[in-house]
Amino acid sequence: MIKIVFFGTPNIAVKSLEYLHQCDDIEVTAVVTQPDKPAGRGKKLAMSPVKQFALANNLPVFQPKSIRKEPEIQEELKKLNPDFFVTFAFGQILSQDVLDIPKYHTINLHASLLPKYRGANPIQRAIINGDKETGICTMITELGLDCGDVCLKKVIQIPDTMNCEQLFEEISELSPELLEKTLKGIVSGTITPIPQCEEGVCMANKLSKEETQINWANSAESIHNLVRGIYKFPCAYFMHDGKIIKVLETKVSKDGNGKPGEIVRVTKEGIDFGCGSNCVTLIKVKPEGKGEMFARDWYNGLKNR
RNA sequence: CGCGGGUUGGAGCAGUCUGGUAGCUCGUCGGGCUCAUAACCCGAAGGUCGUUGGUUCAAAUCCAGCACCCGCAA
Repeated sequence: MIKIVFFGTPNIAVKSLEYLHQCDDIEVTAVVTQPDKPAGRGKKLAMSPVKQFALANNLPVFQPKSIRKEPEIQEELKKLNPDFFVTFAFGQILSQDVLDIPKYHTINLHASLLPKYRGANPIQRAIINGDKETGICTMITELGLDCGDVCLKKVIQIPDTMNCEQLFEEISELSPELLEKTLKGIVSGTITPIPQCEEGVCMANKLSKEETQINWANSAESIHNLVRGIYKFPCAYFMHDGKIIKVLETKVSKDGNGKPGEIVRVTKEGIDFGCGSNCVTLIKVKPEGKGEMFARDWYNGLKNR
């Protein structure tokens, strides 16, 4: 029996927790997640998806504000005598004190092909940059950010119509098995973690507000990549009549061109906007205060066009 | 009680301030033009204006309550 403590917060980690929890030879002895935070309209306290799962399955839950500054919780975790800590989108930096607790290692699952895209937003960054493939890695957590030795990895193809929601979903599906193999492989000694190549290191920084606003001077491809890379959240947008118009779905249209930001034509499919090169067709948008709609419908309702 | 927008034929909107015949851009259906069309022309169907109550001769419009959707911020 392998005893683990699972560290995770958002939705993408839930399937992995669920899978490890139901494995016969793995025991999830506790779950560590971010504290409940005010969220949504009305600022009500919200539990993380991982916490919700843990509660529903009677797993002990710890919610430190900062795990490395709370020795009491570290003591509690030590008492569980874990073989591994497993982290997946936990959202806090661990300290050496914490890393020293488990018998073997702390295993982190990172959603990129390390050393590429270390950091906060590897999934979105891969799409925004127009990568044709990305992947997931399990690694031995060390003090630096996503810099530990890599245990296992799996490559995932990115079709040029895929958005980050679909990629999230795929990663969510593929991660549990990779984690299981990693844990068992380390215990049985069949896995040799490999240090990351120092060349090719790059960071996936958080998205700034400016980055999520569409710059019509960019190429149609790069606008399309931005839109699908941050689909739904935080979502690419542009301003129209002082209102935020979020863009949910686009495609690159090869023929036609126009001044950046100007409407070239409207077809049944959507609205073609001029940009740096080619045209970008807006298919689905979400105006401020409104629901998701076809770009064509939004155009139909505009008074001055 | 964090701030704000919204609910009107199948879709997206205007009309609400200043109460008095249900409007616009589309879609659908029928007809026409055309070699042809997603283009153009003609015509038709389709709405108890989110819900409940109040004011009024008269409410989509004014007042009050309720429900649902969404943007910001976190």
